[in-house]
Amino acid sequence: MLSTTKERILDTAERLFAERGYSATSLRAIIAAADVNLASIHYHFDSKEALLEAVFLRRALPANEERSRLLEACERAAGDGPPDLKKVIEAFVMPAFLQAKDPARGGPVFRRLVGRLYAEGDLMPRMISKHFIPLLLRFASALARALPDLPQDELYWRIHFAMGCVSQALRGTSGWEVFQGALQESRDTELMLSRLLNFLDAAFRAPVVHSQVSVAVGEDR
Amino acid sequence: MLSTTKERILDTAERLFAERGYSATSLRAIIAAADVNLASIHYHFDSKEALLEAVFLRRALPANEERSRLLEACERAAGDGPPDLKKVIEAFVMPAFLQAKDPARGGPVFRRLVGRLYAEGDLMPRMISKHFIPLLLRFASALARALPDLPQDELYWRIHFAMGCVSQALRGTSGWEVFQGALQESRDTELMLSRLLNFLDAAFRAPVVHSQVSVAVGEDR
DNA sequence: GTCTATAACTTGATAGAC
DNA sequence: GTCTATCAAGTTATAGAC
Repeated sequence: MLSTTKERILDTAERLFAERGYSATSLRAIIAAADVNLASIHYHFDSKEALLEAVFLRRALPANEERSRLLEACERAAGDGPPDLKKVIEAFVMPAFLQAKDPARGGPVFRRLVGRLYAEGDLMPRMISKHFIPLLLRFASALARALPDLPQDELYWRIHFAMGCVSQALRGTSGWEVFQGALQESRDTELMLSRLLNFLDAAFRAPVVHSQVSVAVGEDR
Repeated sequence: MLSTTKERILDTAERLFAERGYSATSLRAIIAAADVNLASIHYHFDSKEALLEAVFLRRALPANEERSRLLEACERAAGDGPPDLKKVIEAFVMPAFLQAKDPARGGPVFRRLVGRLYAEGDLMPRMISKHFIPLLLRFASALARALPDLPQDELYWRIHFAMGCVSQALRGTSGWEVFQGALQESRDTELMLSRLLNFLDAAFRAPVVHSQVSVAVGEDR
């Protein structure tokens, strides 16, 4: 056994949290899968919630540093002009997918965890507000410069929608077997990323026209 | 007390599942908030999971019927030609938001529940495959006709991404207080819907160009 | 239909020996 | 650092009186 107890706990917790969610994963399920003692979890990480935070930060902090570096490169390349929209989006999205291709950084497991945490409890928002929001604001600012004609509230809504796309892309295609072989996430990470960037680039550039919503679905039901 | 026990259980479970998630919500939390007896849950709904299904189907079935009707109206209006893309998207998205504005149909609560269930466990996928997939395939077919030049696998990926947007929009903006007042979901449901439709319309129409992903982030780390 | 009582089990956490 | 043993509380579910 090459890995330490602490690492085995982190790896196993990451996997199970990603597969089943935080609440649905008991510490006992983790110790069974990791083949460690129950008390060792409380020794290395005080509580279940602290374990989740450790699991999360282990991957998220390096990824955010990478995002930060890529964003700086975008801005340097643009000089005084507005940065390139697609490059900015890419700087945000890429690290998660690069990570997903690298077994040493959790492979596709962590990616799914993030997608899941997004919708579960308020755990994610709390961690986000500590480690994620400053970076997000920097990206928002870069996007605003890349799209100088877009009103601010419209931009913020689009960022909100876009985060949903990214989260969905991260979560993966499990449960979408409807579309048979068409969605193959195992191979072709680059192609998927390229599709996502196209999709978001066009979406952010959408004209701002607020026609009346047209439906007359009427009545009640 | 105007509502029946059964209805009170459904309403309360809907709210708590939406707020805390399925796993994190105990039956005892529900009975306490609904002021009913624990056994009554098992009398009216056999199990916790069956309760979730009842909560879900109560709103989802009518919404899906509405989607179906709206889609038919799109197709009738188009005659033999391709249906209007934005109208098709609207037919899919609208019912959830109309529902969210109508207290009698759960108001914004159910909307949030759907957004959340998406990422939690495999509960949603299982229910989807029973009640949602046939409808989804009909929409996919309508989208394919609205975008005749789009390759099928590209279309499926875009649907996948778009579901993420919709899910995020449904989930609401809680946790996004970063953007201060700019995202106000309480009022202006129509405006938000209009923004979402613009966003998705442009995204679905994005040109299909698969440039090499440009980054050279290199090395390892 | 609604209640009490309780069975049968799982949960996160801790004390204390080694 | 790692273990066993155990606590106190919480969990879903059910039996049976009314």
